[in-house]
Amino acid sequence: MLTISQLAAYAGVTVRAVRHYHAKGLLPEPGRDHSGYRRYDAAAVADLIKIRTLAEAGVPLSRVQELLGAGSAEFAAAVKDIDRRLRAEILERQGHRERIARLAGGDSLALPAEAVLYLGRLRELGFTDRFIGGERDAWILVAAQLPDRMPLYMAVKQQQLEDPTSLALYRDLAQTIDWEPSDPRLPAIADKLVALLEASYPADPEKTTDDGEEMPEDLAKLLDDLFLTLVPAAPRFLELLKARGWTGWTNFKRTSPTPAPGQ
Amino acid sequence: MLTISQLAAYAGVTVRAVRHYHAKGLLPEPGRDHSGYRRYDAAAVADLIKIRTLAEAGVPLSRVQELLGAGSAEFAAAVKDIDRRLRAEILERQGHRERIARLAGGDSLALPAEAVLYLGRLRELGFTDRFIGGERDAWILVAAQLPDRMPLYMAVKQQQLEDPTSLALYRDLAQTIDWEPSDPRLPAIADKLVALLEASYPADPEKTTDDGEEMPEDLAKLLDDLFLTLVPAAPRFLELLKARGWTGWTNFKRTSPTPAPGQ
DNA sequence: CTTGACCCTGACGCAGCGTCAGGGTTGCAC
DNA sequence: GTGCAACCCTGACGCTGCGTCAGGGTCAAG
Repeated sequence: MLTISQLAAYAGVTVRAVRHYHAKGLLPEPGRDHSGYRRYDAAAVADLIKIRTLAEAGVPLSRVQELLGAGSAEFAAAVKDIDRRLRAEILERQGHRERIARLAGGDSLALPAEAVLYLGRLRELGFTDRFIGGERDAWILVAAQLPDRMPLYMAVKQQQLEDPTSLALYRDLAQTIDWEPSDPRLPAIADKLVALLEASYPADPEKTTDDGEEMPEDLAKLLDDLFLTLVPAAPRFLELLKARGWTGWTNFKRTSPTPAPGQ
Repeated sequence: MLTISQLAAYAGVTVRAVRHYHAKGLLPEPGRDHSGYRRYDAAAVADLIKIRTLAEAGVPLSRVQELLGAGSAEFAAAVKDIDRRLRAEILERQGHRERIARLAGGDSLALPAEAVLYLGRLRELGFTDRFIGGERDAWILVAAQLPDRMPLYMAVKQQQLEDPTSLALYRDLAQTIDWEPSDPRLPAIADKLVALLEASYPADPEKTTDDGEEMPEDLAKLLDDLFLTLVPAAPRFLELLKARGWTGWTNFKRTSPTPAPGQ
C-alpha cells in the first residue's frame, strides 16, 4: 500500500495535485489507515498517470473525467474539440505577439503609424513634450473612434505643418499650454487664429467644402473637453474666439454670419 | 464629464473592467458627483485606451503600469520579455496539440506506440477486455517509470506471444483473472508456469543471462500489488508457486536451489 | 524523548474580469 | 406625481489548477 506522497512520486505529480483531483472527483478517495492517512493500491497509480497524461496534454480537468470513461469515438470527438481550443489559443497568442511588436516605441501606443509619424514631425519641429503629449492623447481618442479616418486627418495635419502661416500659428498655440488664463498675449493669438479661419472657411456655408474633416459631435465634445482639461487658458481662449464670432475648438463654427470686430 | 459606462464605451471595454483597473491601481479613481457616481474627463479615455491596448496585446495587468510610465528603452526591454512569454506559451500549446493528437485512441493513453501494438495483438488473439485492461494498467506503470526500456520489454512480450507453449500458458493465466481463489484448476496452471520457468532460468544463478529484463524492486512490488488487487485468485496462486520453489510475480525468483516436487 | 519527515483539513492567493445580490439615482413617459 | 427602464454603487463569489501557509496529528529513527 502506498502513501499519498509515494503515489504522487510514481505518477510524477505533486501531493497537492493528487488531493486536488480527489476534490474534483477525478480520482476516487481511497481507504484510510488507522490514523486517517490515505492508502493507495497500484491501480490508483495507473489512474493517476492517465489523469496526468490528459492534463499535461492541455485537457481541462473538467473534461478529463468524460475522456477517461469514453470510447474511441467520443474520445476522438473530444480530442478534436480540445485541439480546436488549443489552436484558438495559439492564434490568440500570435496576434498578441504581432501587436506588442508594433508597440516598439512609447509613442506608437494605441496609435497608427501615420500618427506616430506626425508626432515625430512635431518633435523635429521643436514642439515641447507636454504639447506633444496632449496631441498624442487627443489622437488616441480619435484613432479609437474613427480608425479609418486617421490617414485623412494625419494628411491634413501634415499639410498644415508645411504651410508657414499655419505652422507659425501652431507654434503660438503650443505655447499657450503653459500660460495663465489672464496672459495678455492671448488676444493676439486669437486674432491670428480667426484670421486663418476666415480665410479657410468662406462666409457662405453653402460653399464650404465638406471633405469629411468634420468629426462627429460627441467626439468633438470629448476632444474639446480634453483641451479644457489640459490647457489652463483654454476657457478664456474660447471666450476670446466667441467674441470674434467663432465657437468650438475641434470643429470651429461661426456664431453669426457677420463676425464681430476683434477683441 | 463622462459616466463610467460612457468612458467604457469610448475605450471599448466593459464597465466591470474599468472598475477592475481602478481596483488594481492602473487607472486613478476619478472624482465623484453628488450621488457618488464616478465622473471622468477626456484624459481618462486616453489613459484607458492605453491600458486596453497593452492588455489586449497580452501584457499582464501587473506590468501595464510600468509600461505606461516607461521610456522607449525600458519599454522595448519589457516588450521583449513579454514576447518571450508569449512564445513560450505558444510552444506549450503546440506541444499539447501534438500530445493529444497522439492520444487518438483510448489505448494509447499514457502508453508508447509499441505498447499499443502489443495490446492490440492481445486483442487479436482473443484475450478478454478485462485482462487487456489489467495489462494496460500494468504497462502504464512501467512506461511511467522506465520509458526507455519499454521497447525492450515489448519486444520480449511479443516474442512470448509467438511461442506456442508460452502463448498457451498465457491464455491459461488470462482465464484465472475471473476465477475464485479456491478454483481446482489453479494447481495445474501453476505447474505449467513452473515448468516454463525451470526451462528458462538455469538452476545455476551464475549462468542466468541478465539481459536487463529485471525490473527495479519497488516497481516490481508495485506491479505485484496491482496483480494482487485485480486478480482474486492471485494470493492463492503465489502460494502455489511458493510450494513449487518460486516466489514473486513480476520478477520470478527461486526460493531454494533445489525445487520441491509439485503440489 | 526528541527530531524530522509525512499526513490531515481548511483556507487564501493568483489573473482578469463575469455575474449576481441588494440597493440608490436619474431621466423620461404618462 | 409616479412608474419604469437604465445606470450607478459596493461587496462578494466563480472560474482554472494547483501553490502555499496555518495549525495540528503521526511515524520512524536515534
